[in-house]
Amino acid sequence: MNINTATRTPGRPREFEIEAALDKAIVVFSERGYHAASISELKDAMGLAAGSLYKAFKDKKAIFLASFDRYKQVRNALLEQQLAEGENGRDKVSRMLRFYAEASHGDNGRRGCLVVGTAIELAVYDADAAERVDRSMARSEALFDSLIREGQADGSIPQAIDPAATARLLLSVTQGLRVLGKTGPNRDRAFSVVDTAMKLLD
Amino acid sequence: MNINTATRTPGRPREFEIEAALDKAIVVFSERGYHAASISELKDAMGLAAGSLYKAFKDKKAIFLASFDRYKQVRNALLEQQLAEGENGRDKVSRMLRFYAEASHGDNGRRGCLVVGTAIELAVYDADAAERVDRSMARSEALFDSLIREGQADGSIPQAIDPAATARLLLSVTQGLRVLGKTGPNRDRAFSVVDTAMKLLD
DNA sequence: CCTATTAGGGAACGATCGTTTCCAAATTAA
DNA sequence: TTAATTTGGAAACGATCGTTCCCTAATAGG
Repeated sequence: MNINTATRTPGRPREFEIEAALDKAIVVFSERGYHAASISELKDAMGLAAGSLYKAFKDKKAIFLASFDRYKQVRNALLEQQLAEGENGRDKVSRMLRFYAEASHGDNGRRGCLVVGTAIELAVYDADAAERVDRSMARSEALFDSLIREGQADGSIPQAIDPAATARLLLSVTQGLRVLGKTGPNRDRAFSVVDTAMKLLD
Repeated sequence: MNINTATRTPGRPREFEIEAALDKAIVVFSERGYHAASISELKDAMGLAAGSLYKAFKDKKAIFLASFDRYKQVRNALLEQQLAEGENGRDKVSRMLRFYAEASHGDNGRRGCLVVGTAIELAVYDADAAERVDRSMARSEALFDSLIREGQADGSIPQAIDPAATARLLLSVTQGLRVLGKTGPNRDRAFSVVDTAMKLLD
């Protein structure tokens, strides 16, 4: 008998952790892209047999969407952690930009962003992918907008700034950084973009 | 006997124009991406049999690289045309940004940019693709830089602006616009980004 | 205990991939 | 005219793709 009876389902229990497997899949999908990432590569990276993979996920697209959702969850948590340490609105905007710059150089940069990859490779002809990309972009844009307003309320950002328009520009900058990061500019060049973008808030 | 004997090679002459065929391939590669674009789709779009395709190009990658080069050639010519009509440095920077904004909404936006697509899907593990992406990005950055300096020389852009840093930022903005354009924001939102970016030159 | 159910894992499947082969057609050079 | 060469086009190739099947193992419920 099992202590956790209430949450257990009949049948043999799964021997691997879904989220740990998805973390491996995220790496493969990020650096190879959706189409170039084969089931063979995925099962090797995730440490599973093809049969087990298809019992946990309906098909390749389901593996991808689950990876995307996991990626967003992890990245959002890390970002919120960074923002929580911000002193005021302006500092939080700077921290958010630096969060993207940090991810846009070196190995992380070359690995790439799953959101950008999905937008480029999948969103045009897959509605599920497009919806997730749209939601992610809208969320980032809204976050920039609210941080700018917060800065205007606490006096760290001038009232003359247009929050909505500036949020859209900063969103463009972050997505652009992710593209440039794929061919790996060095750290200084990525952060130079952040410094220059912050001048918009003077 | 043929008037053009000097330029003719022995054997049956090619019955289609390479550049016209590449223009069709560009559309397929742009909206599907490299891996999702099958030879079957390409030959249909280009109006060729598989055999003919492989006599004109070594392999799929060669078709892609030729499409990329053709794409860059066409886009560069269009951009230079736009820039030639600019009144001063500042106006030329604005025109360049608007050139990208125009390509980043509606059907053109959804079709996407071959440079961005190559950076995301191919550059990480294909040296030929990476080199072309790097060259394209470096060229755009250098162009922004020179246009800003031109503006500083003709008085349309303040001396306090840092040309190199600002050029890097504007490059990020344009590449970001291309990403956002894949899920199709409307025209006004794309151009709002241009207007806000231009404030960096005040 | 037995039955139902689910997971692990590898073999096998049809489909499609990129590519090559083959033959007829069209051209140049001699 | 003949030989050499190249293209057009369709059929065929092996490889790999995503997916399913099948058998064994492990669990819950009765």
